[in-house]
Amino acid sequence: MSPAVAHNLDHTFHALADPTRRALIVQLKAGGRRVTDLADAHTMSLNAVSKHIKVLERAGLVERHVQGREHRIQIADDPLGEAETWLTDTREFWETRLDRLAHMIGASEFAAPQNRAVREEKR
Amino acid sequence: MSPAVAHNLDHTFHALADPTRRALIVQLKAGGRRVTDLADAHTMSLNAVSKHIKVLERAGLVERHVQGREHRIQIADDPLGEAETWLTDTREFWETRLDRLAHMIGASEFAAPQNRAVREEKR
DNA sequence: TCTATATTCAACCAACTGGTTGAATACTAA
DNA sequence: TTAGTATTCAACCAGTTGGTTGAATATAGA
Repeated sequence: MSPAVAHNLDHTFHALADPTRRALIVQLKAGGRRVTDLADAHTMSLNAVSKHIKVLERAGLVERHVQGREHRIQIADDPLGEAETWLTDTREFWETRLDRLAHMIGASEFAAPQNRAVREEKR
Repeated sequence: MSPAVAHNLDHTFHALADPTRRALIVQLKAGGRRVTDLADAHTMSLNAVSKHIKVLERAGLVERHVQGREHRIQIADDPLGEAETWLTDTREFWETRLDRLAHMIGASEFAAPQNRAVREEKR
């Protein structure tokens, strides 16, 4: 594996290892959002959310489209890009595990509990 | 999602975000290994590898069986355990992405480049 | 027993993370 | 032009990470 792709894997898994960032991805599943909109669902500062978005961006999981002063964030079209061409000799082994992860990630209560509580309050 | 499972996801993705730990998993794919055996393939100290194994263990990705003074490490039988039962409302969305990750993770050159070079030297 | 082996524990360190606040930049609209 | 909005940048901070070294613990074998 090229260093570039190993790097990419580091970034991808690191990005997914934080509950706020996973919650952001779930928010974005419903469509593109501005940074401010995304931040409204969280207790932390706008700046903190802005940083989390940058981590997702670095991992290639989301894309940013700047329209005037607004930055519209959306799930990346092709989040893993060129990496798809790599060899697959342990593929079956991992597929079962990642398939289970897919279930977990897809859960409606995927967001961190404290964030869900906050959203309830804000309604 | 219960806090316990969110926690588990944090641990799982965090564990996978390090190239040394991914390399350890690839080593273990061929069968259980002692801590010392695993460490031989890496340039870092035995202690450092021991710490990485603990991170994988915490994530439930590997299991440890102590036989006398030797600790045999192996891929966990059921690495994601109870988490499988969670809802799946974004499942299709993520499956395509995780399927691509499965390809990447399965690559023969999965290990960090510097570690591969070291293994070559040691032969 | 004594010595070597297998492993962890503990303390330390530099770098990184995830958060904060305040200021800067850039755009929109009155 | 002016005021307000959207966002990033920069500095800071406490906690974590990933590595080190040295000591402790436990087992195996002569």
